[in-house]
Amino acid sequence: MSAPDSPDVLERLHSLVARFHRRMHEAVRDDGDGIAIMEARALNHLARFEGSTQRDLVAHTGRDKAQIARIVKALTDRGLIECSTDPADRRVQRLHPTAAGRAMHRRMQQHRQRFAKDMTRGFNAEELEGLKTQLDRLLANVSEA
Amino acid sequence: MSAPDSPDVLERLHSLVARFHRRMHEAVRDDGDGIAIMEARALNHLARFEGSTQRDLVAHTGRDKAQIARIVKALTDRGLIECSTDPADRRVQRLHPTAAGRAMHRRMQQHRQRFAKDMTRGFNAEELEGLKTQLDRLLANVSEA
DNA sequence: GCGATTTGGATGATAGTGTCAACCAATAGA
DNA sequence: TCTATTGGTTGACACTATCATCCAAATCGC
Repeated sequence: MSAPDSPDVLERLHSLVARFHRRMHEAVRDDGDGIAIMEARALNHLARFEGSTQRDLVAHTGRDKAQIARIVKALTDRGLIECSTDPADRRVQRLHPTAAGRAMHRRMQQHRQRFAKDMTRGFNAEELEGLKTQLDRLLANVSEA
Repeated sequence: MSAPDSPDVLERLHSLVARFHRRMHEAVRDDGDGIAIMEARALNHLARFEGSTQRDLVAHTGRDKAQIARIVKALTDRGLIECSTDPADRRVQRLHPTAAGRAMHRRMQQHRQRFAKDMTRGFNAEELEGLKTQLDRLLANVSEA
């Protein structure tokens, strides 16, 4: 038979991401001013896509809307984001990071990129491209409809 | 300057593992007889390494020993594993899956391998080896001491 | 052997995460 | 207008993670 059934690739992926999570968790704990990890993630998204709504966060992260609502509340309570009701549809709230939120996001982004840089140490541009291509193939194989 | 700072690799890794988690979560929910995901993970380890102790699980998974103790208790309560105190050191408990535990592990393993196989669809053995090599390089870069 | 320390594990407490269900207000559609 | 849908809020609850404390068995130093 063929099918070199490789749980090993999965295992490696898992280990890599686990290390990343651990590192980000430390970063958030030591440098995040008491923020929770999911709050950091949501803030990251909001800094990248200004004016996102809770609905967008739900779609992007795949989390439950109840959880998103609580995270958004926590972030506003901390003064890291601001909600403004969309005049065109007064149900939706457009979310924007505040100056403090942007600063926090920048700090977290640095930790993230430091990890990425550590991880890809010794890879040249070509190798990186190749790796990304392979990962995209894997991703395409497990993307649902 | 060099350093094609690629958060992109990280993003892809993250997406892949997220999909895997989602799939395993479904599998455990639909086919796991009420087991929790961490219980499945622990059972997986115990089925691979018979006679492991809680201490081994802690070392292998990196989780807190309190959590491990609770998971072990849950698994024994479910009748999926059995604890036997090591006669040589009556503090340690050697853990073994029961027949039911082995059966459950086999079912979960199938889900896992199905995902791995889906994911690596279209990869030949050579490509897979290359991919693993690259992933190992990444892993080596972020392994602590 | 005997006290002090270490180790494997158990337990309580608390915070964060994930999910389901019910709910409200604004909107869109028939 | 009456109804269905949608964005968001809230309550409840299970699971995950972490810290601190505790216990008994084992080990170390003497």
